[in-house]
Amino acid sequence: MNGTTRIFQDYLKANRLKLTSQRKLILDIFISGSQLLTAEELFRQVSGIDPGISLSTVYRTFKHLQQAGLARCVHYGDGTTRYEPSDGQKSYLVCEKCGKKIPIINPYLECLQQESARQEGFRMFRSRTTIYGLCHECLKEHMPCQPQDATQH
Amino acid sequence: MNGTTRIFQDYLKANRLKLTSQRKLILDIFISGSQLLTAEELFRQVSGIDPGISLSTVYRTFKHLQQAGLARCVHYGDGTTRYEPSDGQKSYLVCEKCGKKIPIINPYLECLQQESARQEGFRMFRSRTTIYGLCHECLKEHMPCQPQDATQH
DNA sequence: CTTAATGCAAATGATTTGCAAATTA
DNA sequence: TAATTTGCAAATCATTTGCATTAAG
Repeated sequence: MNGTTRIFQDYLKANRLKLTSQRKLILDIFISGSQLLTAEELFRQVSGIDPGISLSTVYRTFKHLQQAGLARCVHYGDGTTRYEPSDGQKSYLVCEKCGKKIPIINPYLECLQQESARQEGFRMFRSRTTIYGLCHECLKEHMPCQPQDATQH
Repeated sequence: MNGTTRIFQDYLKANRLKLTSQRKLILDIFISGSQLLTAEELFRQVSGIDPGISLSTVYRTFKHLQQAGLARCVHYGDGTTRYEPSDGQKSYLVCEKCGKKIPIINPYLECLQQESARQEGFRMFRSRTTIYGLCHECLKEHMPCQPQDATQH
């Protein structure tokens, strides 16, 4: 059992949800696929294996995958919406004075990066964001002047 | 008349489209607003001034604004779609295959970065975002096999 | 057994479109 | 005057939901 599957199972357990055969199948196809799928497309693939599964279930399962942080949906300009596994995005705050490095977690940030990549026809694998500035402590010592904007753009 | 308005007028002229009072009003409200609006929201604002304007016209005008490169629509996880003026910051998309480097523009990204920094007591001076992936062209060549996961995680 | 999940069909809600009337160049 | 745009209402289309039934823990 791979990591993703474990995460999903943990999520289900934590929320008193059940691991049905449908959910298992949808998850498997979702993570094993090499390209981004539309709900319909994934539904068709899933149907090839278990013809009984409904489109509603695909949609419902996707919601859980999203909540578990395993999937995100990406909207395209052509009107389609595709679901993709979420991948490793790392963001850091770096203090220019003391060099402190603080990892930040901001799903919205990740979402927007995805969105930006998508808008350029890009398929994003991972991203690095480094935010340079002054940390709280160094800020106190520095406050008198305002080192702003000079470095921007 | 500001730059945006001029661009829009040029776009209209270039495409033999007409500058109607509705389009003018929608453009004005769109560019003057301080926040991202839903089609509905913008429609409501516009209606406050010219109650005759229809929602269809708002949608149709948006398409033109997008084509003119003045607006882009951003889909949110909450299901709303908001239209935002395209201007502002630069981060980069980097294609891992061909090395292409594309500057991306997403004011929201910057906004969120500011926000993240603030939450940690950080004062943000500048940021560098690099999004790694495959560009549209390389994506096509790669599709047959699955370039996935290797770089993932 | 108890609770949650499923499939189906019907409902929703955002966006689009056909068309006759109105407006722009 | 010719061509485009508008508003309206109806049509789409992806996604969601209600409900009776089935399956998981």
